[in-house]
Amino acid sequence: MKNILNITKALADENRIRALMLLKNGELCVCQIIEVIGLAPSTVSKHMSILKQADLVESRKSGRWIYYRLPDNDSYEAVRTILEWLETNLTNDNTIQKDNGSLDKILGVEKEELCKKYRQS
Amino acid sequence: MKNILNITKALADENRIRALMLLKNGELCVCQIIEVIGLAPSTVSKHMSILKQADLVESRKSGRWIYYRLPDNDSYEAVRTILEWLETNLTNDNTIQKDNGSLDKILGVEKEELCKKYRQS
DNA sequence: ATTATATTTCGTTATATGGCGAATTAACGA
DNA sequence: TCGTTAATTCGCCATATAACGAAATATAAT
Repeated sequence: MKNILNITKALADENRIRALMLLKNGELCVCQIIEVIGLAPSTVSKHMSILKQADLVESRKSGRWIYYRLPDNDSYEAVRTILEWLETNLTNDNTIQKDNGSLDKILGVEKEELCKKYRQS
Repeated sequence: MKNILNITKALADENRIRALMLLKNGELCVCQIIEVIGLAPSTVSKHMSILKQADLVESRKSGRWIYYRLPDNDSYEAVRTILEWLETNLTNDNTIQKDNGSLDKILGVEKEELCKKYRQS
C-alpha cells in the first residue's frame, strides 16, 4: 500500500505530471525541466525528489548537472503500467503539447547558455 | 489533464483507495463502507463524493440508502485501466485483505441492524 | 585559491486536504 | 404528522503540501 500511495501522491500534482511527460522525450537535466515548467529551481528540485522516491524517475549525476529520466523497462511493473497510462491519456493534452513545444526550443539552445538564463530572470 | 488530475488526486488517499477496493466485492451502501473504514459518516461521504467526481465510482439511491459501485465496463477507459492497476497491485495488500475480512462479517449482518450500530458507537 | 554555477536543503508562508461534529435533507415508519 | 434514520453539507481545526528565497553543497572554470 505504501508504494502505491507514494505513486498516486506523486502523481497528484500537475507540475509533477508535466515533468514526467517531458521525460518521455529522453533524459533531461534539472535546468531544462525548470525552464519548461517555469517554477523556482528549489521547487522543481523538490518535485523531482518526490518523483524519485516513488520510483517514477531515476537520476544520474554528471559534473554539475543532474539528469533525470524515466525508469528502464525492467523496472517495477506498477510504475511501468502507470507511466503508460499517463502517456495514453495525456499525449493529446494541451498543456503537455505546449510543454513539448517549449522543450523543442530549449533543446536547440546550449545547456550552459540555458542555465545562466534562469538565474537572471 | 483536468480529468487525469481528478483521478490521481482521488487516489492519493489511503482511505479512498480502501473504499474503492471494497467495491470490488460489489456495490455497497455508505453505512457498510463506514463500518469497514472506521471514519465518521461525514468523512466517508466526502471521500465517496471525491471518488464520484473523478468517475471512479457510480451511485444509485434506493430509499434511504445510497449504494456506490465501481463503474460499468463500458466506462471511461482511463478509469477502467487505473482500477485494474489498483487491483493488480493491492489484492495482496495487508490492509485490503483485512478490510475484505471485515466486510465479510458485515455482509452477514442485516443492513438495518448495521446502520443503527454506527450511530451508537 | 577564488569565483561561478547547478542543484539541493532549509525555513517560512499560503493554501489544500482530511478529519470531526452539528445542522440539514430526504425518505421511511409509527 | 412526528419522530427516526441514511446520507450529505457546512463550519471548524489540525496537518500536509506547494511555493518561494536564502543558505548550503558540490563541481567546474578562471
